[in-house]
Parts: sequence; C-alpha cells; structure tokens
Amino acid sequence: MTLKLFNTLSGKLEEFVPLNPPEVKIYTCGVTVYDESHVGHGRSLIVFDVFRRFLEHLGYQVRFVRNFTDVDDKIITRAKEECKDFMEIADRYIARYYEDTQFIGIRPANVEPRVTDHIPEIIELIQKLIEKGFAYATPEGNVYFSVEKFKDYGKLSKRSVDELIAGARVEPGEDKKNPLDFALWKRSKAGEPAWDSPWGKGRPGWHTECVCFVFKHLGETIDIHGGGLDLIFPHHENEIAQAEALTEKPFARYWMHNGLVIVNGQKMSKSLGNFVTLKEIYTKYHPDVLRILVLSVHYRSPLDFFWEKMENAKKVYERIRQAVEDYEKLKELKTYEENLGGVHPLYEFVKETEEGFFKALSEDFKTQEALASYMNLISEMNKLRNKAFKDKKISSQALEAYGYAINSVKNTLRNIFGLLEDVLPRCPVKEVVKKELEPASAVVDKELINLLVEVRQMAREKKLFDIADKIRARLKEKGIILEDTPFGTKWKRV
RNA sequence: GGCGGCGUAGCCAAGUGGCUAAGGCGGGGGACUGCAAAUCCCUUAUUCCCCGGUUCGAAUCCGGGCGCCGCCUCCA
Repeated sequence: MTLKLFNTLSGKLEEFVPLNPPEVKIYTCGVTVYDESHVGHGRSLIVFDVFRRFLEHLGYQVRFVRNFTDVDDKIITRAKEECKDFMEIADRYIARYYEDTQFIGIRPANVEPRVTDHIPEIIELIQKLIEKGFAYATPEGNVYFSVEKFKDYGKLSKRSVDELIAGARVEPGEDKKNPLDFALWKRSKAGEPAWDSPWGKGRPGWHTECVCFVFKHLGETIDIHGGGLDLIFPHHENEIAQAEALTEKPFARYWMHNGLVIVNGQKMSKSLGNFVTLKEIYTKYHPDVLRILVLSVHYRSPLDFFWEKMENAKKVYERIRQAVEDYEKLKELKTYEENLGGVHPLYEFVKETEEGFFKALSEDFKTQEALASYMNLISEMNKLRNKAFKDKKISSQALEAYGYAINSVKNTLRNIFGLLEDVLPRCPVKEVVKKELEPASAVVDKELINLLVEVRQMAREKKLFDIADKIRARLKEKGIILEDTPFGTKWKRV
C-alpha cells in the first residue's frame, strides 16, 4: 500500500517515500508555553499523534521530535504580569501541557527539547550562519538572517521576496538591513532572560530553535516536518532558509500542515475571547469524543468548533462503545449451531472495513473516510446483535464472527486512532473528569440507585407501571437515565 | 491588494469524468417495548453556489462571476 500525502512544498499530492526506510524522521512544532493549551493545539497534536501511529502500523520506525518554546516575548510578558521568573511560567505551562496531552491520549515524542536546554547549540548554529555570510550581527547586539542571500526564500509559502517587501512593516528603531530579515539572536533588555553570547547578553529568536533541534536530534534532512497552517509563513519559511543555507540540502522532504480551528465561524483569538481550552473540553466530555471530532474532518480543512458538534461526536463515540460492550452480553446468550455452508458473512465485511479504513488513510490521511468505514461495520454488527437479542440466542458462528469484528474495531480504532483506550489510569487525579467517566459515582450513591432499580423492577413485574415510570422520571430529573434491556435495567449518568 | 483554500441535504462531511451522489447528526414513518430509551428497517439532495464552455457523458475538467475562510504581524 502506498501512502500519498499533500506536500505543502510542492502543493501536490505525492507518494511518500522515506529517505532511509524503514526509518521515518518527523518533527513538529510544539507549543509556546505561556498559557493553557486550547482546542487548536489539541487538533494539531491529535492529527500528528494518529499519523504517527499510522506510520508505525505501516511498519516504519518513527523517530518523532516535538519541541517546547520556553523563551519568548509572550512568556516574558506573562512573567512580568505575574512578577515571576519566566522559567517558572514556562515550567508551569509545560506541566499543564503534560496534564492535557496525557489526558487526551497524545503519546509523548521520542525527544521533547526545550530552547533553554540548547542555548550553546543555538549560538553555534547562528555563528555558522554568520561565517557562511547568511547572517549579520548589528552594533546593538542583535543578529539577523539576511533574506536576500537565500535565493529560495518564499518557496514554501509561495511568496516572492518582492511582494513581501512591498507589504513589509518596519518597526521603528529596528536595526535590520532589510525589512524581511528576521532575528536569530535578540539583545535582552534589562530584567529579561539573557545568556552570554559573542554578541553580548541576549536570547534566541524564535525560528532558530527548530532548526537546531532537528539537526541535533534527527539530522540535516528529515522526512516530514509538520505543524499548523499558520506556521507556514514566516516560521517554516525561515526554518528552511536557515537550514538549507547551512547544509545546502533539503531540510524536510514533506511538509504537512493541519488546518486551523475556528469557533462559530470566527477565528479563535484572545482578543475575541473565544478560546476553548482542552481542559474545558475534557471536563465535559470523554477524551475520545474530542478525538472523534478532530478525526471526522480532513486534517487540512478548517474545523469550525461549536459545542453541538461535540454532542454529535459523542453520539458516534457511544455508538462505538456500545458495540464493544454488547459483545459481553452476547456471550451470555444460549448458542446453537448454524449451517451457513461457508464462513459467516460478517468476516467478509470486516475485511472490507479494514481495507476501506487503510485505503482512506493512505490517500492523504483521510481519517473521516476511515472512520465512516468502521461506522458501516458497526451498523452490520448491530443488526446481528439485534437479531440475537430478539431470538434470545445466537449461533456460535455468529458469535465468533461478532467477536472477530470486535477485535478489529478494538485493534484498529485503539492502535491507530487512539480511541477506546483505558483513560482512567492515565489521569488519576482529575476529579471532575472522574465524575464523567465513572457515571454518577460522585453525585449519587450507587447502592441507592441499584435499590431503586430493583424496586422498580418489582413494580414492573406486578404491572404497576405508574410507579415504575415515576421512579424512572424522577431519576432522570437527577440525571440518571434508566434503560430496560434484555439483560435487565441499566443506568447511566447523563 | 498578493498568496493559498473552500462553497455538496436542516447541520457536519465523503465523492474530483460514467454503477441508484459514502458516513454521521437531526427530522418523518415503522419494528421492538407495558410505555420509554437504546437498536434495527424505510424515508429525508432528480441534484452538487451561479453563468457559460469542453465532452457521448461533469458535482468532478476549463473560463467568468458571486460568497466564505485562512495567511501576508505573534499564533497549532
């Protein structure tokens, strides 16, 4: 199976061929740690988490690096606001980041470098750029990359240097030679984080760190470089300029960019106050619901977030989970031998589902189509299950086939999509979330509910339906839903 | 203004030259149920923003228009 990916660099769908198979080197730009992670970060993280799992499924040995930007203007501003050291802010939000990502099931990268741990390497890289004539230091103690020296500038974002100059904004007091030049090293003002360098006390500019991390942890040419669409210009363009100026080799063979999250049709921004944090989402929903939402949209399309969509995704999630849970109930039914004159038709359906799933992912990672493939299988399984519940028996052939299908659902959706994982162990301290995950345990007494259910069952047996319905209605007011199934009454929290 | 992308049912979203236009949510009808819920079955776009063109044939390709979004400044 060949994997095709849309490469931002060429603007085309290309067959993915790693440089040194089976090894695949991926770098994605991580977060700047100055605030809570939001659904936009979540989307990017989920997309690349699932993509990485998919590559591993294809047999590649993936080496994945994702950074933290822990020195930056926004962090410094935040630190000043709170009268704290910038490192304290960075550490706090890195800790918060790990809480969030652990909860939504993002596997850590192989290396997660921080800028502050790589200052000497960054300085060394800048020096090499100066030596090669691509960068210059100013008397004020800043170092800039000279864009005009790099002939391919603009090739990723499809911009010409001329048009960029036309639209460039020149800040007063800047000591750049050319308005497009970008900072590699910034002189620190009083009270700002500073490191000694050949150009005086200062700190790294944003774009150098990623090049440095790639070189150090992956090599001069990587297979895939990823991130949000908004990073194409100037960040990724500037990375290419620095890296390729030095090595004269392609920096990344494939550039993958995920679409951005918008909220109710509007850009998500601090000024509009429409940020949705990951914490806000996972205190209301099971983490799988967010994954389903993200994966039900193509990764390059914009994702318009609104809460009704979470409700929609929740239904899909419950549909999947129900199919898995029902297997246990099916196993309790009486079985009989059925003469099918061959294998059960569900086997063929599972095969088609798996083929459809991986075919969709192979065509520019179409997770939404892959998911649809499994939704079809679940419909088929539900038909079989419904019949069995009605007959109060199931053929051993059908039960076996259902089990086979369940295995496929579990294996594929768990291993590739990261769904159906046991989330409680990975988030032991989230009381709010525990409530969500352990229905009603924190709100009402389980024993008491069971007692009411028992009493209601007695009433039903005596045809005292007004009493039975009263219990059901009152429990519903308390947020407890009762469902009468062939296996007795079940209850869950809304 | 420049660059990139998008416009498919009430909503989300596949399909990118040719079988009856995936899948989900919502709506309607039915089955099941004491009634519900859940689930299943049927149904819900004669048509893919508009106008031309290419073609035996287009949602799908080409030209034009309209509308929306993103980037161009920090941003996943």
